[in-house]
Amino acid sequence: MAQATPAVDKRRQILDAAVRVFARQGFHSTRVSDIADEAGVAYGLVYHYFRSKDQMLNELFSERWSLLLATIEETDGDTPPRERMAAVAGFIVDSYRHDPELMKVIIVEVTRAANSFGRTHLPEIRNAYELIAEIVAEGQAQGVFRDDIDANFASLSFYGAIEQLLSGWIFDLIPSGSQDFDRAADLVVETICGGLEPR
Amino acid sequence: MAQATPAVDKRRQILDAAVRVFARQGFHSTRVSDIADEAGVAYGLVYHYFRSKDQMLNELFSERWSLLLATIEETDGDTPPRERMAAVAGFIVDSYRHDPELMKVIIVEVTRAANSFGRTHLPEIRNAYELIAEIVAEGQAQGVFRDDIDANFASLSFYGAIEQLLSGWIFDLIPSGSQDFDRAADLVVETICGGLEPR
DNA sequence: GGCCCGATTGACTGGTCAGTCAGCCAGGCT
DNA sequence: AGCCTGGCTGACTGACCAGTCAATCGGGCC
Repeated sequence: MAQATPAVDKRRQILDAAVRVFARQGFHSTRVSDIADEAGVAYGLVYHYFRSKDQMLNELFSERWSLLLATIEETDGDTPPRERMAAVAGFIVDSYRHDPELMKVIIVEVTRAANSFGRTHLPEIRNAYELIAEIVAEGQAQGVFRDDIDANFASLSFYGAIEQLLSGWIFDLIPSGSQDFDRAADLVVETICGGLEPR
Repeated sequence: MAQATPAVDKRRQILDAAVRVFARQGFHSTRVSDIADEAGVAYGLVYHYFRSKDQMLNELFSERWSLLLATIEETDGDTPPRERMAAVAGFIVDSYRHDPELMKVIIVEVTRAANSFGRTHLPEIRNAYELIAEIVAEGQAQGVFRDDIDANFASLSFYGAIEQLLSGWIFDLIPSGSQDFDRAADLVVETICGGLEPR
């Protein structure tokens, strides 16, 4: 069998198992032994690849969040602000569609747990809010968004609305068929921007 | 000294101490002994008044959440939907202004922890979303809100936006002076309703 | 005084886990 | 063959803490 790769595969295998178990039981009530069992691997091997249980969650979060940050930054400055907001909302919704368990873990255990675990990641989280606020500010400068609503306020409202939608799906508060996903991002943008655009 | 009341006082005293400690350290990392110390009371007394650590958090949440539900329900059906939304937003913002520690605990440990602790309270939480959705639906029926945005979606976006603002205050992501509180509720309503109202 | 009873105390127990560690095994190299 | 290395194993330990309980306190009442 291939000799250089199995180590890498095992690491990923453990991380993937961790996502499933964290999503199912929540971070605090998963034992490291649950992760090892789910991955079909010995208890000690987890500590061969990861320094601690926390590090696994850290890594899962940072991996995905950096993609979000990149997405926000990458949208071209010449693109209309409204489209840039739609790109952000679309990325988040697609992330959920593609891997709901991972997004559940990120939102429930990190983003919405700023008091315990998320504290470590506050700077990264704050960074996303600021980048979104910049998009809003740009829209205000261009005159396509009204400027009597503070950009930081608008940014938080926008992000909060999206995250709440995901929470609704995660906890089965609203239906989550694929056509719901398709419309979701547009609806949020429509709701928020409609209120931001001057009439 | 008064003989019938001290028991009641002690109970309240413990509950108040719990709020402070939960807010400071988070539910999971507060030991029952921390609460007892903060309340200036013996460890065992906590268990004289409460069945468990969980029960304290349950009680804190339900106490406040039932007030929110009452507020949403009480707004008169003849009041314009937009004003009713403003009343809801106002109540939440005022709750925070009046007792930020309690609101921090409720949001961080219950409302945004639906995977662990909030699970127990999902029905109550869902109830609030539904009542808000009814206000939106009423607005749509009256023709003052556009009806191409699903009422449940709008409800989640609205609530999500407010909660995110509180989170912003809680974690010092945005300034929280008293004039910020004054404007916050109006801004959220303005943002969301502006997008909901037909042009 | 003597009894009763609820409030109050805090030492102790039982159970749970995160993280450690001593060693095993397989396959490559000499 | 014999050695070495690093992935891999899982029993074990040390710390932590929720919840228990036997004992004490104090005030009302006879």
